[in-house]
Amino acid sequence: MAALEIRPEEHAALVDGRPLSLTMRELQLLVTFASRPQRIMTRDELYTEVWGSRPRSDDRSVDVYVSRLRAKLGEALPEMRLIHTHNGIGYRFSPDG
Amino acid sequence: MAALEIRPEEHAALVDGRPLSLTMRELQLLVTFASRPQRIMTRDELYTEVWGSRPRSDDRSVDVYVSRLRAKLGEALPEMRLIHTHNGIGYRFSPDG
DNA sequence: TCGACCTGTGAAAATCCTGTGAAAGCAGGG
DNA sequence: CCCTGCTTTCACAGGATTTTCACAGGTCGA
Repeated sequence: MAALEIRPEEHAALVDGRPLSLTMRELQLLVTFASRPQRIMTRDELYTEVWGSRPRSDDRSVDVYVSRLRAKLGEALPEMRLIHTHNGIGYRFSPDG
Repeated sequence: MAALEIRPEEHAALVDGRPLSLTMRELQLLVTFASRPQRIMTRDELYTEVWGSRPRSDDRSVDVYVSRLRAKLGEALPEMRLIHTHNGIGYRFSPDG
């Protein structure tokens, strides 16, 4: 069974020892998610951690990058649903699918 | 299937037993890459290993030599993408393509 | 001395990443 | 069902980063 391994200090997220090709933002977002598994995180929290500032009230960047990250994770790990949406609140990262 | 073989102690990189004609820098770079397969390496790391000193902050030597190395590898092994770019970070050597 | 080659640099060209607006899709309440 | 609000995805323009080229200086052997 393929596993996802995240190594922030190596700027890498690996599947079967092979790094995914993520952009900086995508990786930062994934690292942030992975640092708080199973925790429901608001867009505000995610934005603040990844972008390092407060988001505009109508900012949708987090959603867009969640979508991009899902696309790449979904390609490398088709069977797993790693990022769950919590309607009206935010997102949750679930390492075991 | 053609294979790439690297013999640092013989100062050689072989494809099907035939040595590539690489310059010193190109070979050092390839050897450095090959010593850490699948690992994303920053320009700093690569420069430090190959040149033996810290790079100027705006130094692009690594990029230039990656380009030269790719050209020679690409000629000898057309079907393989051995060196991958990780935007904003550095490069990664993937022995199996 | 000459020619062939290697090196590092600057800069132009090519490529990729980012954030945004907007359209399309989905969920839940009534 | 049908609304409404929220989420997902797309396309694009601007910016940032990477790739490639040409060149000047250096080295080495013929």
